[in-house]
Parts: sequence; structure tokens; C-alpha cells
Amino acid sequence: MKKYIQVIEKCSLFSGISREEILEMSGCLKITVVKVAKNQTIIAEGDPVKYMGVVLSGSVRVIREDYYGNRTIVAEMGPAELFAETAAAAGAVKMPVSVTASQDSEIMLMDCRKAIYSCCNGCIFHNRLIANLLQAVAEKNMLLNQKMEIISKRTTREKLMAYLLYEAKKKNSGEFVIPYSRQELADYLGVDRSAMSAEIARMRKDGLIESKKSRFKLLEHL
Amino acid sequence: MKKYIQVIEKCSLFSGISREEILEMSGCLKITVVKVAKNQTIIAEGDPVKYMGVVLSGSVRVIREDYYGNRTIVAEMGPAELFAETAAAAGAVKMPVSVTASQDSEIMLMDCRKAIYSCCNGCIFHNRLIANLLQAVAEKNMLLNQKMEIISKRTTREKLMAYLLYEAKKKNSGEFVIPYSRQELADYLGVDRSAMSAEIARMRKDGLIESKKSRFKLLEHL
DNA sequence: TAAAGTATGTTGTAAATCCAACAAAACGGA
DNA sequence: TCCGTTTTGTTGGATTTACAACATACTTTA
Repeated sequence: MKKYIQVIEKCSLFSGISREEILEMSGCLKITVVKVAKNQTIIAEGDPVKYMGVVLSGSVRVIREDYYGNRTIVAEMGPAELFAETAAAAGAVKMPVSVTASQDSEIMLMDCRKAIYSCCNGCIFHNRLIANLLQAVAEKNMLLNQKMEIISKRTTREKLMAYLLYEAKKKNSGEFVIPYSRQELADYLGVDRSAMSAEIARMRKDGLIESKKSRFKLLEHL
Repeated sequence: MKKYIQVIEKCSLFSGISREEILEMSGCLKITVVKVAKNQTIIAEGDPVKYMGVVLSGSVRVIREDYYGNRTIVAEMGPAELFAETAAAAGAVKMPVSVTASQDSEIMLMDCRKAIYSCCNGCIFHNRLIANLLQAVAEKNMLLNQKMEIISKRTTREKLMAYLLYEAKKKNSGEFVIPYSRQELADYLGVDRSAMSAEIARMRKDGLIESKKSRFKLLEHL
């Protein structure tokens, strides 16, 4: 496990915990390292929730399957990224998704019960681990909330305005640069790119905003 | 505080912790009870994140304000419900929302740093508290993920199918009863009710589903 | 700098959605 | 049962969006 410590310490789960402390905890967390071949399944949907994982090398895909068996990729994670932590933290019984290797990979698995419930071994940094996990899940939650609020709007214009108002608020200024390309923004808002471009042009014409590429300026409204 | 213990113990944050233990923890969590009048602000947006709250009586509203100052109600919580826990758990510096009383209310506030980071007082049940918090946030996360996947679909039909497939999977059967009225379902999916009703009729005609009121049956597809 | 590639803007048409208004059905007391 | 209320289904017209196709602008690199 020592050879992977450089990757492991980058994982948000272990932030604020030193290499030595991580190694000390490894027994307590029942950490195992497994090598998986491309396309091999690491955790299958419906499996009991036993493990939380960290990608050490390679990459994994989180996959969801619907009633008819159609598969969709939910996420792809690379080195130092954590997976299956939400199901583990929610105390779910069965995994709602599968995790498979998208390349030959090395994966660190840990016992999620051990990780979530404080052990009695006087393992001081365990508390920090749980706090890190809580923070990771809560941050994801805030991002989801924010996105949900935006894409719940019915029209493209409303979605755009909700997004731009959010950015303006974050930057505390009516003038700001957004971190997305047009295509990325369209994907984020769940709309068609060209239709969105057209809507931006209309909003400009209607005097709602000024914009040039990724620079936007909100104008007064009544 | 004792007089509120019946409400407090119902709060998910304290599940698995006895009344006596809650009372023991109260000093550690710096719990205070405040009475607030209707429309009074309990936590203002931009305030430093110091408190997590539980409604003891009455009700509170979580309010978000956009760049222009337009207010929208994000949520309304009643007795035994927790608020401001996500910002606290995410380690946010400033509150992203305001919380105000929608009636004359009694509110329990606790120091969120104390709640989230294990104290050194050998307070055994503190760990349980953190585990409860983690679980609450993670469960919310899973619900949001699920909803996000559904409302990210572009068309009404796709949204409906995504939702119905999800229900079918949960019930492990192609035939099931949904827990929403038409209006509720439309709100959940973020579409117009009447348009949705029409779409359901079309899906029935196209041989995708059978349905009668809230009972649905998925048919074979190619 | 030229050329190729990528990102963005524009437009017309077909399709989907919203909205409003109303019809039909289901429901809940009196 | 009858009546009023609520929910659900249906329809047509106005609006909005997606999609495709293409024009323009910007980047990269040979």
C-alpha cells in the first residue's frame, strides 16, 4: 500500500491526515488494493454496500442500469477520486449503481462501515476521516441543489437568467466571466446549444444583458 | 430545554441517542433555545455559518435571494426538522440562504463546529450524532441525484419514462402504483400537467405503457 | 501566414411544450 | 342520492425549442 500513498493522500477523504496516520489507519479500515482489468466490474448494482473505493491508477465508470437493462454512464473517476461514498454514507443496503474499470486499474477498497462509524481503537484521525466524508457529501449536495434550482426553470431564458444571476451573486458583480464554453453551458442547463446562442442574442436585443463570448454583464431591470 | 425534549428526540440528527444523552450533550453543542416572532430572520444570507437549527414549534422558511434581490422560498420546515445543516457540513463560510420564521416559533440552535467536529470530552454519542448527520446529508444527496437524472431528460416523454423505469426498478416489477397525483408528478418532472396527461395518453396509444390513474404497467419494448 | 480545426452565431422548419378553457370522471360530505 | 369540489383527460392555438445546415470568428499548428 505504501507505493500508492502519494495518490491516496491527494484524496479528499484523507485531507488533513498525514501519510503516517493514513498507514496507521489502514488496518482499521480493512484497506485492500485490487488490480482490475479493463471492463471488469468492481462493484455490481444490487451488491450489498460494503466498500467505498479510491482510484489509485487507471479510471472507473459509475454505471446505472434501468428496468430494461439499458446502461448509462453516470460518472467517470480518475486517480485519487472517491466512489461509492454516497451509498455508503446514506446507509443504503444495496448499491444503486455499478462500478467498472474503464482501463486496467488499481483500486483501493475500504470497509465502509469501519470508515463511517467511529472505531473504538482510539484511532484519533478516524474522526477527521468522517468529517472529511461529511464535507465531501455536503459539498456535492450544495452543487446539486444549485444546479437543480437552475435546470428546474421551464424556459431557456429563465434557465440562463437563473444561471447568470447566480454567477453575478457569486462574483458579487453584475459583470463577470463564466467558466463554460457555449456547449458546456448548454449541457449544464440541459438545452440545445444553438437555441441557447439564439436566446442569448435575444436577451441582448431585449436589453437584459450585454455579452461577448464568456463575458457577461447584467443590465438594470424594472 | 427539557420541555422540548419530545420534539428534539424526533429529529433525525438525534436518532439512536436517548433523552438523557441528548441532555448531556447539550452543553457540548452549546445549545440555545430562542423564540422568534413571525417574519423574524433567524439566519441571514451572508452570515458566517455558525449555527445549525432544529424547529421546536412553529415553522421556518429557507429563502434564497438573487442578484436583484428577488426572494424565492426554497423550503419550509416544521417541528423536529433540521435546517442549515448542509452549509454547516460543507464547511461553507457564508450562509447561501436566509432562514426566517413563518409563524411565531421556537428554535433550537447549536454550534455547528461543535456538532461536526468530534469533541474531546469523551462524549460518546457525539460520534453517533455525526454519523446521523452524514446519513441525512447523504440520503438527501441520493434523492437529488435521482431527481436530477430524471429532470435532465429533454422531452416530457423521456422524463416520464425515466421516472416510470425508476419506479419499476424500485418495485422490481413492471406494474406498480406511483405515489403522486398528476399535478404532483408534473411538478416533480418540471412539466405542464395537461401536456403531461396528453403525453401519457400518447404513450398508451403507442403501446409503451398501460395506465389507469396512478397504476402503471410497462410493456415490452424492442 | 495559410490551412485546418474548433467554437460561436444565425436562420428556417418541424416538433414539442405551454397555456387556457373546457369536458369527464372521481370524490366527499350533507 | 345529489351537489359541489377536486382531479384527470382532451383539445386548439400561441409560443418555445430542437435540429440541421450553414456562416462567421477565433485558435492552433505546420
